[in-house]
Amino acid sequence: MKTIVRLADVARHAGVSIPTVSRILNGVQTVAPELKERVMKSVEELGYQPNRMAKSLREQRTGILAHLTAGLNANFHSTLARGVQDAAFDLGYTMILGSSHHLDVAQGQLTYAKLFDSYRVDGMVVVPPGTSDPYLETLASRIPIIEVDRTVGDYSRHAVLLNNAEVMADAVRHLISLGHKHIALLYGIELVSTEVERYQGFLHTMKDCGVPVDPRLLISDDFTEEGGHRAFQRLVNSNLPVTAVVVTTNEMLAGVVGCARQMGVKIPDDISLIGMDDERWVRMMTPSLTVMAQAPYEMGYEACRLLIQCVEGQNGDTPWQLRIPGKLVVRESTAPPRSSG
Amino acid sequence: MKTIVRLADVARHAGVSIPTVSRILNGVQTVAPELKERVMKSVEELGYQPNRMAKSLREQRTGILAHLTAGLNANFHSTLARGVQDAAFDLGYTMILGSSHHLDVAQGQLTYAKLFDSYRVDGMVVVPPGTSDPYLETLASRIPIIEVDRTVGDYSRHAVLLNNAEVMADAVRHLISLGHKHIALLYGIELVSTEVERYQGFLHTMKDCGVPVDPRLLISDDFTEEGGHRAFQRLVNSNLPVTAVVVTTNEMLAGVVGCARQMGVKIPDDISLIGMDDERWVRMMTPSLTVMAQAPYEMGYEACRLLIQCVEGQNGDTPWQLRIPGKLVVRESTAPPRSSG
DNA sequence: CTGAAAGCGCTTACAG
DNA sequence: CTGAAAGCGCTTACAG
Repeated sequence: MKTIVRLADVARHAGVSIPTVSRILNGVQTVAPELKERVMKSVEELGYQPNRMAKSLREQRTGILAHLTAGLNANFHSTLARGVQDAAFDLGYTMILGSSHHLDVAQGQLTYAKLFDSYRVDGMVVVPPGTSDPYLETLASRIPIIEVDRTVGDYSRHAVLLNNAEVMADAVRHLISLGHKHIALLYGIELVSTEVERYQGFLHTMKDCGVPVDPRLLISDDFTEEGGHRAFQRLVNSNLPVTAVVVTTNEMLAGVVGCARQMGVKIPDDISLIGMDDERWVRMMTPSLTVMAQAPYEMGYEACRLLIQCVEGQNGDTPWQLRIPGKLVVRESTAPPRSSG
Repeated sequence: MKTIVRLADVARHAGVSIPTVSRILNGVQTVAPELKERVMKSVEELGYQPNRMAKSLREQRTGILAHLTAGLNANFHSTLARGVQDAAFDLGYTMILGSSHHLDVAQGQLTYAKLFDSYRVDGMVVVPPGTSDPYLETLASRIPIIEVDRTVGDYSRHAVLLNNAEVMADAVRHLISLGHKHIALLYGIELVSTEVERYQGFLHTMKDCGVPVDPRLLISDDFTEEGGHRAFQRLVNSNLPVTAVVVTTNEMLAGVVGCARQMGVKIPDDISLIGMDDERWVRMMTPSLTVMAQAPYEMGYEACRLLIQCVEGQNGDTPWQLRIPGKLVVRESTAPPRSSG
């Protein structure tokens, strides 16, 4: 175990005082060139690496940003995390990650928030769980917090979100232009902002296009694969006339596809299908699926970039929301309804 | 912006000295119960959260572990990261994550390693890039480093790896038991330990089973989807007799499937296929694919757990390798060869 | 059992 | 332009 080299070691080696080395390394104040050269050589020779802990303690800022996410298992969230991470790196920060793996996501996030707060992170990008949290609200009065993907309560005044209404409108219009009139919506049962916005976007666009909505075709269940399975099963068993289905989440989408296969429902022959998130399985499947593609990497990157602006004192005060556009990717799972073909 | 509460504030509020509060909070030494109660009440009331930076500086340990990964884009790596993360959390540590997004992965990792070193992390779990790195080698003499997924050079003496030879043997024996004799291997061109072990496992098992290997059926290309596509295309165009293919990576597998569709090669009718990694797309595809399933979460969790043991002074000195077993998951993409059917 | 003092490795006023 | 001193918020010998 080699002992680690400190500022004092460099100073002694170069024959100058500690503050001088510090000033040179941080590029603050003018310093005699010959000293600078001598010091830099010592730094090089000794392989000096400044201690960020000490620096942080003294400067009252750590250069660490926390990212609280709902779970790295979903591709969407891990890609988003990659965006956060890359932005942090590109702008000279370090990211610390918390994804709760316990049953209670909100509880897990709270624990992580406290932990990261004790490290005095400079700011946080958080994918908020279902309910608003008092601790986070207090925290938000001390450090900048940006919400991403969804928003909840009002502890943070800043958020980076998908343009849910718009991409849902594209999906619905696509189906209507194919001739569909009996369109079902399968959505998550929890009242998170994404679901609310997608739900309302659906209704709004249907109305705009003059297509009546049968409320029995609006079916909600858990956010999971099983939830999607159940929802689709209920839809089919209802025997209501339906020629197209829109599903608001990728997890549920997988359940819908599985259920359709199991029940012998042919896509798109019997029912057209539009899902969420452009993941590999969606492209590899037969038929490949038409989806509302989000841009999770960009969402994460932008959220972190804007967080850093807040940390560094810009655009901090007035609340804002940034909407990242989604994109409808048309593939094989949508076609004109059979009756009109 | 509320000002943050320090140990001194708690001490004043409770009418005791700073060290007393510290001792109570850390549960070190015996303290008069009445003082303890008073202090705990003050802690509660003021919402005191210890400053981990200061604590770290003083204690010369940070409680932070770094995880250097090759890229969160691949599902395998993000699941592995989740394992590392959860283990860190469960055992009272915090994880800091570095995944290089630039062209040169090795260079990116180096930058991250230096950055994390400056935060004085207590240890690292790293998925090493292709080549061994001198900086990491030096670092490994100061703090414990565990390699995971693959191993390279010898800067670290500890590694958690898939039992590549065994799972490959299962795959090959499965094909042979179905009656296949002309089996191709499509593998990554870089000489990382995983590829070497899988390649050798393939050859070894074939020999063991007395099935001759045609060296023209051993085809390597890039680790990417495109690489897999090209490799399979070359295989088919060669017109060599071949009834089954084993692919060593998930990315290449996707390319193989795409190419097979494009060229009209039916799976498993024309060719049986075994791939790597049990991901959703592999299950959702038709035909669903037989794969060698890794256990990335467990690999990450174990690597981190063992790292922490090293950090805390146990099992640090003698080198070791932990092999995590894989599992062959048989699905629809493997069947007896047509000639024997 | 409790407190006064020193120190972890830095940075930043303060003198000169 | 450079150095001696103070201090960031903790913990841990050292006295008593």
